[in-house]
Amino acid sequence: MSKTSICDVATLAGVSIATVSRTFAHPEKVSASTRAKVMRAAEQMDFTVSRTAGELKTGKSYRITLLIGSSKIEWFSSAIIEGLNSVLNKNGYDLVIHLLEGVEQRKNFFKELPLRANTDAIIVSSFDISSNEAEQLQRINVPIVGINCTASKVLSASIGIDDALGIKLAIQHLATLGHKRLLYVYEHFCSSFRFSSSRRITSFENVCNNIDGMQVKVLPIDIKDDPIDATLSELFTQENPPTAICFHQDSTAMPFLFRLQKLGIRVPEDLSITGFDNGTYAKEAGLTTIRQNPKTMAEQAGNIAISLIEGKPVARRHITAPVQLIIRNSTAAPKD
Amino acid sequence: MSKTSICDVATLAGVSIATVSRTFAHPEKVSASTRAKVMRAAEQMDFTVSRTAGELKTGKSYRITLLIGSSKIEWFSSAIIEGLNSVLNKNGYDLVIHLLEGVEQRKNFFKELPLRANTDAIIVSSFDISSNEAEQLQRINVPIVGINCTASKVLSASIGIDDALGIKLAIQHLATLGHKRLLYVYEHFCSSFRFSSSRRITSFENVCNNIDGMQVKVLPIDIKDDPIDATLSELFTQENPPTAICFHQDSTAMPFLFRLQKLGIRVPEDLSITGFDNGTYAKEAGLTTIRQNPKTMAEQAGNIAISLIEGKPVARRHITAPVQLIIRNSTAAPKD
DNA sequence: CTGTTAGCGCCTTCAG
DNA sequence: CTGAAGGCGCTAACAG
Repeated sequence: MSKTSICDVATLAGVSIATVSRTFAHPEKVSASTRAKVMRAAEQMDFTVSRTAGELKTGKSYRITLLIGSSKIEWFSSAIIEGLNSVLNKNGYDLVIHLLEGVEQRKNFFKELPLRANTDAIIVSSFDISSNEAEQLQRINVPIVGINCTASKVLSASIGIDDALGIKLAIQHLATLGHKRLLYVYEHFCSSFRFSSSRRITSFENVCNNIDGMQVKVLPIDIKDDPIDATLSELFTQENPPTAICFHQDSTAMPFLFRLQKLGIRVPEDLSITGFDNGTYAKEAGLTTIRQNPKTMAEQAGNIAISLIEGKPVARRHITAPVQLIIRNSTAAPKD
Repeated sequence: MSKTSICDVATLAGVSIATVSRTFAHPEKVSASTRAKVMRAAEQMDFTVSRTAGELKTGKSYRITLLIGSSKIEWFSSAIIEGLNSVLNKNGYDLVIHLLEGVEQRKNFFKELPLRANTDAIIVSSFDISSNEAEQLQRINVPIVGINCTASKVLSASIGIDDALGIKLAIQHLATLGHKRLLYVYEHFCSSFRFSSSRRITSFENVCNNIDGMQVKVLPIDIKDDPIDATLSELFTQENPPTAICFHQDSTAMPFLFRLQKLGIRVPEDLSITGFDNGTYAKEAGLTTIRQNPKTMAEQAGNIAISLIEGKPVARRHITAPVQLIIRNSTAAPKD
C-alpha cells in the first residue's frame, strides 16, 4: 500500500536522504560504492522515486497534454498520438490525452481546465479553439502548440498544412485531365466545432472560379444525413452531373468507392474521385488523394513543445507542413 | 511563470490558506460569504489548485496509465482510448498513454517503469505481458487490469473476448455454407510480442479438425512479406485451392479485397472471405467478420480500475466480452 | 563526496 | 466556521 519513500531507503542504505535523491537524479555526483549501496537498498524495497513529489520542487510535471476536438479517434489523431508518443518518451515526458466529446463537455473542459491541468505544455490537434477558450487555456501559463490549428494567436507555436494549397493540387490535377464539372462534398460539422480544414471548402470555390469554364458545386452534408446517399442523390439528379467528385476527406471517399462498386459504376472510367489525407487503406484502394503526414507533424510539435518547456531556442515557431498530390487509380480523363 | 499559489489567494481574500483549501475541497464547510470572497480572489488571480500538491498529501494521482503493445494505433487501440477517455473523464481521472515501440523499448519500459510511474492504475491492452514483466509491473503496487490480455495471473481484473469462440463462429458459418477447404492467414508477429489473439490460430485448427471432411491450411506470413502477395501466391499455386479464406483480422482482409477486385476475382462468387474485428470500413466493404467491441470493453475496464482504486466492490473481476458473427456480402456457398 | 536544512503547494487534524 | 501548524516525498542550495 504505502509506497516506500526515500527515507526508508536512506535508512536501509545507511545514508542521508539527500544521497538517495542524488543517486537517482545525478548519479555521477555520488561515489560508486555508495551508489551501489543505495541501489541495492532501493531494489530490495521496490523503491521508485515519486515524480510527483519532485514536481512540487522543480515545478515541472514531465507531462504534456494532447487535446483532441472529437470523441472519435480516426486515422489522423492516431498518427498524432504515435508521433507525440515517440518524441515524448524519448525525452522522459508522459503523454496525457483528452478527447473533447460534444459541445457541453468541451465547454466544461475549458471552464474547469485549470483544476485539472498539471501539465508542462498543451498540444491542440486539429480543431480551432475559440478566442475565449484560448484565453482560458493561456491562464494555466504553459506553452500551447497547435497542429492544424490556426485560428488563434495565442499559440506559442504551430505546425500545420496549407489546406488551400492541398485542395488546389487536387483541382489542378483534375483540370489537367480535362474535367469541367466538379462536385465538392464535405460533412457539415456541428457549428461549435470549427475545424481548420474548413479552409479547404472556401479555397475550393476560389480556385475553381479562377479556372476558365470550370463549373463547381459544393455539397455540404448534414450531420444527420448519410453522406453516400446524399452524394449519389446529387449525382443522379443533375442534368449535367459532375465528372469528378472531390471529397473533403478520405474517410468519406472510401465508403463511396465501395458503394459505386456495388452499383457497377466504374472508377475512374465513369467518374473520378479524389480524397484528402492519404488515410487508412487509401493506398490499397487506389484512391487519388492529397497526402499530409500527421505523425511527422506531431513529432515536430512535440519537439518544439519540449524546447519551449526547457527554454531551448526553437528555430521556427510556425511551420507549414508539406502536402502532396498522390495520383493513383481513382482519377482519369472524363468520358465526354 | 510562477503559478499563483494558495497563499496568494489567501492573502488577497484576507483569509487563511486553510480556508482557501477548504473552499475548493469541501465548499460546504465554508460560509457562503467567505466562499464568495475566496472565489472572487481566486478568479482574479487565475488560481488553480494544483493537483500535484494534493497528490502528495492524499497519495492519489488521479491518473491511469494505458499500455499498448505496439507503436501503431489501429482501429482497436483507438476504440480503447475512446472508451477509457469517456469513463475516466467522467470520474475526474486523466489518461496517460504509453505505446511500446519495439522489443528494446519495451524492455526499457518495464525496467524503468518504477521511475516513471505515478499512476493509480495500469491498463494493459491487447498484448500479453510476460510473467517477468508482470512482476515488474506489480512492484508499483497499483491495480492492473487487462483488456484482451490473458497471459498473466497478476491481473487484478480483466476483460476480453473469447478468441476461440470467435473464430469458431466464422468456421461454422463457412461450413454451413458448404466450404470444405479453408485457408487461415495471419501475420507472424515479432516473437517477443505475444498477442492474446494468437489463440485464434490454434483454435482454428482444432475446430476444423473436428469437422468431417474439412481441409485446412494455416499460412503464417513473415513480417517482412506482403501479406496480400503471399496469400495470392498460396491461392494460385495449389491444386485444390481453398474456397474460403479466414483472415486473422480485418486489416489484412481489406487490402486483399481491393486486390481481388483489381484482379477481377469476384467475392463471394469466386472466393469467400472472412475477417475478424469489424474494424474500419468493414461494414461499408461488406466484409463478413467477427465483431468485438473494444470501446465497450475499455469502458468496463476503466470502471473496474476506478472501483479498484477507490476500494469499491467490483461484482466480477474477470469478464468475457461478447463476440458476434456479422454476415455480410463477402461469404457465400462455394462454386463447386 | 556526503549530510543538513528549508521549502515546493496543499490538506488535515486540532484549537479557538 | 476559521486559523495555526505539521507534514506528504523530494530537491537544491549550502556546509562540512
